[in-house]
Parts: sequence; structure tokens; C-alpha cells
Amino acid sequence: MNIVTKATIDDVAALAGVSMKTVSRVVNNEPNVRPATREKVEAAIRELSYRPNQSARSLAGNRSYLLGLIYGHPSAHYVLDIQEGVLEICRPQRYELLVHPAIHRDPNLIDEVTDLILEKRVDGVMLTPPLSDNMAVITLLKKMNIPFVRVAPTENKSASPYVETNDEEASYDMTCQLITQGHTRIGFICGHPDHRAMSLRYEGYKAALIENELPLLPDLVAQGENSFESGEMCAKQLLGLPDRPTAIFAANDDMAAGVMMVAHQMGVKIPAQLSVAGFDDTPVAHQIWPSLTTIRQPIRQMAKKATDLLLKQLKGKDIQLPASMLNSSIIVRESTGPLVAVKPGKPK
Amino acid sequence: MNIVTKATIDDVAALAGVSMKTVSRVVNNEPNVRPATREKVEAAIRELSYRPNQSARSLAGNRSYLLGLIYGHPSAHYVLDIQEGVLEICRPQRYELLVHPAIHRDPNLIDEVTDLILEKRVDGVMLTPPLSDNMAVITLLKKMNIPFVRVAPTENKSASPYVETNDEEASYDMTCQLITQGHTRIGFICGHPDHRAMSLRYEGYKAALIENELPLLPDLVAQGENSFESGEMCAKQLLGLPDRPTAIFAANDDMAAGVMMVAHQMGVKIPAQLSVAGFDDTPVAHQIWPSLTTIRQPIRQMAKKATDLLLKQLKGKDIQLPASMLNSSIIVRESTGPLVAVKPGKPK
DNA sequence: ATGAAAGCGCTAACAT
DNA sequence: ATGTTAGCGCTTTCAT
Repeated sequence: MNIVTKATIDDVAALAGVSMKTVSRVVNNEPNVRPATREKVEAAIRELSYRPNQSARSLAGNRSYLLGLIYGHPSAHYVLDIQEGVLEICRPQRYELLVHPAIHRDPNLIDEVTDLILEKRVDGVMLTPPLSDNMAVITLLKKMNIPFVRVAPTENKSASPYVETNDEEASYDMTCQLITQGHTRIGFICGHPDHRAMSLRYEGYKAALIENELPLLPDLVAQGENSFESGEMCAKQLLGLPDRPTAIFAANDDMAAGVMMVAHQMGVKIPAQLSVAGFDDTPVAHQIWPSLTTIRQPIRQMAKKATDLLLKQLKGKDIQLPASMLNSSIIVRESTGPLVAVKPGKPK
Repeated sequence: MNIVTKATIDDVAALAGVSMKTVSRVVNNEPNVRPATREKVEAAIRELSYRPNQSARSLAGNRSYLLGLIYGHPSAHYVLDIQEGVLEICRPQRYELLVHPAIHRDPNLIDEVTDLILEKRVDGVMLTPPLSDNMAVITLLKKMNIPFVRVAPTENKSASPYVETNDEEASYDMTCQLITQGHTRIGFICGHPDHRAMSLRYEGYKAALIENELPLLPDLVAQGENSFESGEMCAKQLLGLPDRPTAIFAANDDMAAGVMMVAHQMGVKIPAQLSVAGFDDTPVAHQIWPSLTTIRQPIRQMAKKATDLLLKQLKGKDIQLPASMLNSSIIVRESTGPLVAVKPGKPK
């Protein structure tokens, strides 16, 4: 029973001496309002601390002003960055965000998304990896005829507007850098096969080897599944080789951290005896010792751009450029470098 | 123009041959519907793929079915855990979550919260540290007469229902454990002073020293501010002491990781020459080398319990127990242990 | 440039 | 146990 919460559009109209519709025009920044009228209305709005009721707006206007973010589980850091990027753009336009954690391949996923659309009535949806490539969801979204954008899809790019980054190129550059430092036996740890964007990182690695006329040795390529633990497993495999690699490039930082753990346990010096590189620049990358050379994606920028694309769709604007590319960059730290002869008993 | 999205409560009522109100009763699980009638209605709902329109429900019922989460920035991991805990409980009860990142001490914060309540019309609010102790926000929420819960508040506990954990006790236990391992010079790195919950961790440390008749040496207590970098600074200070500590307990994992980084750079062996303990069990704790002994809070559990408390308030149920305590636990890893004489030239 | 009237799809309050 | 009647506070459509 707070007076603050009570003002309605009628109250404002009465106080300003105009019709309800005129207030509506002012609130929604519609044209055809004389500046003098606009000011009168704005004064009344201020006076009453009027705030339009979203539920009423949604019901009458047949849209919810809600965006849905459906995310699979890359990492907390990634998700939060995306989320905050989205909010930064949509809030000023009076859209809010509904967050939906999803399990890739969960049989309930389709029902949940249907619910998001039918019951919560989100106006648009954003998909992040690995869901950006989930055909079941994409098909559903299309069928429901609801606007959506995808972050970093690798397949069916024509299905929706999207934002991507040059993972493959960055991966190529990283590999080249290792080669330049004198490494010829460079191991690679692949990401989870369900996470298609990960495979582009492998493509970049391959391309660099070929470009530099280095052999692609199957023994030096291990199949991880994104977790720290899988990185450890792969590291044991690669470092246990009779002729082990002098550098290991992992498709994400968690796995790279796993490699470093195993290296430490085996007494292998980084970077003197082994260079290690990761991908993502998660917080662990600079907190680990030695700090990890990795690749940083412009996650927040991608989210902002994607939100922009989505909102433009909602407003019916033609998107001339339904796709957008943002650059990732290599962050060189201490875990990579040329090989160094290690004299036993005299570390550093 | 999709048929799937079109069914309304009237359509269902017509198909089931009952009134709108009866459908409403079924949908909302209200009593006073004969089982036979209920089934007829449910069949019609299924047949039409009917989903109630949230906007209409909200407008008519004068509630939004939206919860607001206002979070300051502890860590991505913490926030996401809270968020998913909230969703796990509120979704089944058909409540959704609006996420609001906030900067503690931001002058706009009050306006933003007002907006969340007046315009987005959230039915209830959850506050996490350090906002749980932000009096400006608490006062506003009270004034607006909106239900709210707090996670881990340290002050004004009677202001709202809340959920807490035994930080102080866990911190006490950790310190005792270090003492048991033979450490008598134990350093402590405090958290950011704005983050009041952090100071309880210091209290636990102090209590353990006193209990064990160890002196509380001011030189061994450093003032950090939660970040990895501040942990490094404090470590340099503590390890630079003429008579340096043999163990350092940091008020969070990020700072503990900073300590380990500095120790590595100085050639100090962990745990042989220095034990290090953290607090939070963030992902970095088990990815770092050596893995970090730390304390795990039941974050998700706290979020679930807090959501439960909030929803009960919304439903007008009396909360007999407006506060709830959940236990944190020590996770012992490799970074702590008794001192070991190190023979130069023979590591491990 | 402004206004009047008609809903949007539900829930609440009150019948029956 | 079920139905009837009014709105909730906006946007839309169509006048003026």
C-alpha cells in the first residue's frame, strides 16, 4: 500500500491534462508529440514517480520485453561474461533477461525451450556454445518462428544471425608462434567432441603444421573433453611417449592447467623443457604458475553485438549484416618459450 | 501466426465444456475441482498445448512471478552457483529470475533497485555478499515493503530472513589444523574491508590462536582486497619478514593463489617450507600446483534454502525459522602439511 | 498532433 | 463444486 507504487498511466494523463495515449507516446518515445506537451507529460511522470507496469505493457502489446539466454556449460566465467554483456545492451532498451542453464542433449531441453517461449513468452533467444550448434533447438526455434541469435556457431550459419570469433586463426597463430620458438614436436589436446567450436581450434593447429611443413603426428594428438581432469589424462598420455612433445597446446585453459599439473608432478620444467598453451584466458590462466600463454576471446563484445543483432530483429529492422566477426588475441605469458638446457641441481 | 501459440484459457474452457474459472483452478492447483472435471480440463490443455500467458496472469493477479537477484561481485563461480540454485527451486513453482549485477557503492544502485521493483515488478529480492550488508539497499527494500532474503549477512540480521554458513568456525578449524601440524607462526591475509563476511574469517583465525595460546602478531596479518594481485602483494610483505611465517591462511582462494605464485618465484617450497590455505574452493584451488587446501561453502544449498524462504514469504506463509545455517567444510589438499627439512639439490 | 474505445488473457470477488 | 462479472494498466486501431 505504498503511494510510490500506485501511479498509473491514467493518473499521469489526468495530472498532465492530456489523454492516456499521449502519455503512452511520450513513454515509448513515439513521434507526433509537441515538445511542450512532451514536457508537461514528463513533469507529471516525475511528480508521480510513474513507472509503466511491464505486465500491462506486455499483455496489451503482445510482447514480453524478455530475452532468453540458453546456455550450455562452458565455464562460469564465460557464462557470466555473456550474461553481463547482454544486460549492458538490453537494459537501456528496457528488455530484461531470463537465464536458462541447459544440458546439451538433455531430452527435456526441447520442452524447456518450448516453455520459455510459450509460457514466459520471451521475445527472442540467444544460444551459446555448444547449444549454438544444437539442431534440435534450432529447428524448434525456427518452427516457433521466434527470433534468435547464436554466439559462435560452426554449422548451419544461415539459420540465424550470429556472432563469431576467429578461433581457427588464433589457434593457427599460436601454433606458428610455438614453431617459431623452435618447437617441432607440438602436442595438441582436443576439446569435447560435442562442442563443435572446439574442433576449429584443432583445424588451426593442423593448418599451421602443414603451412610450416611439419608432420601431423597422430600420437601427438589427444582427445580431451574440456575438463581439468581430462587434461591430466591426456598429458600423461603425451608426456609418457618415448619421444615426447616439447610443447603442448590444449584447446582450453582447464585442460592446459591439467597438463601443467602433470608436468609438475613428473618434474618436467615449464617452459624450459615443455611449453604449454591454452585457450580462453580464464582466471586460472594468470593465477597458475608459471602463468599460462593463452588466447582471449572477446566474449563480452560478442554478447553485446549479438544482443544488438537480436534486438534489431525484434524491432523489425532489416539486418544487412546478419553475422559479425570479432577478433581473439594471443596473450603471451610465462608458460611458453624456447627449449632450454636444464642443468640438474641448479633450477631457475 | 502459429497455432501452437494461440490457445487461451477460453479455448480450453470451451473444449472441456467448463467455465474459464474452472480451468484457472486446475492450472493453479486450487482445490474444489472434482477429479473427473480436472481430468477433462487437463485433456483439453494437452490437446491444445495450452500454456497460460504470464503477462495476463501477472496483470490480473498483481504479481510478476519474477524474483530479482542483486549480486555484487564475489566471483563468477559464486554468482553462477547462486543463480542455478535459485532457479532449481523457483522454476518448479513457476517463478523466474531477473539477474541484476550491481556495483557495491555505486550511486546509481538505489535507482536501479527501485526500477527493478517499480517497473519490472519483481515479487521478491535476493541479496548476496557484499550487498547483503548494504544498508542503503536494505532500507530501500524495507521502505518499498518488498519481501527479500539475504545470503550470508553479517549485520542487522533481524532485517530479513537469511541464510548463513559457519565461516568463522570453519576458519577456526582451519587455523587449528595448521597449529596441529606444528605451525606457530601463521600469517593471515584479510579480505576486502567492504566485504564484511570476510572479517568473520579473520575472527576465526584470531580465536584459534587465542585458544591455543599463540600470540596474535600484527606483523603476520596483511590487508588484502580479495584479488589475486593483492594476495601477491601481501605475500611479498609476509615472506619478506626476517622471521617469516611457516604457514599463510588467506581469506579467499584468489589471494592464496597469489601467495603460491610469490612463493614459487622466491623458490619457497610448498608445503615443505610453507603451508598455504585458502577459502572458497573456487576452481583454481584444485587446478593449481600444489593443489590448495581450502574451505568449501555450500553455496548452491544456501541459494536453494534462501529461495525457499523467499517464496514462503511471498505465499504469505509464516516463516517460523527466518534464518538458516549451513555448514562449510575444510577440503584438505596438498598445499598444507608439517614443515619438512629441505636438502638443497634434492627436491621432492 | 491528439483522443476515444476496445480489448489483451488472465485472476479476484462474489455468486450459485 | 462450479460459474459470472469486473477489472488489472497498458497498446492498438481508428477517429478527429
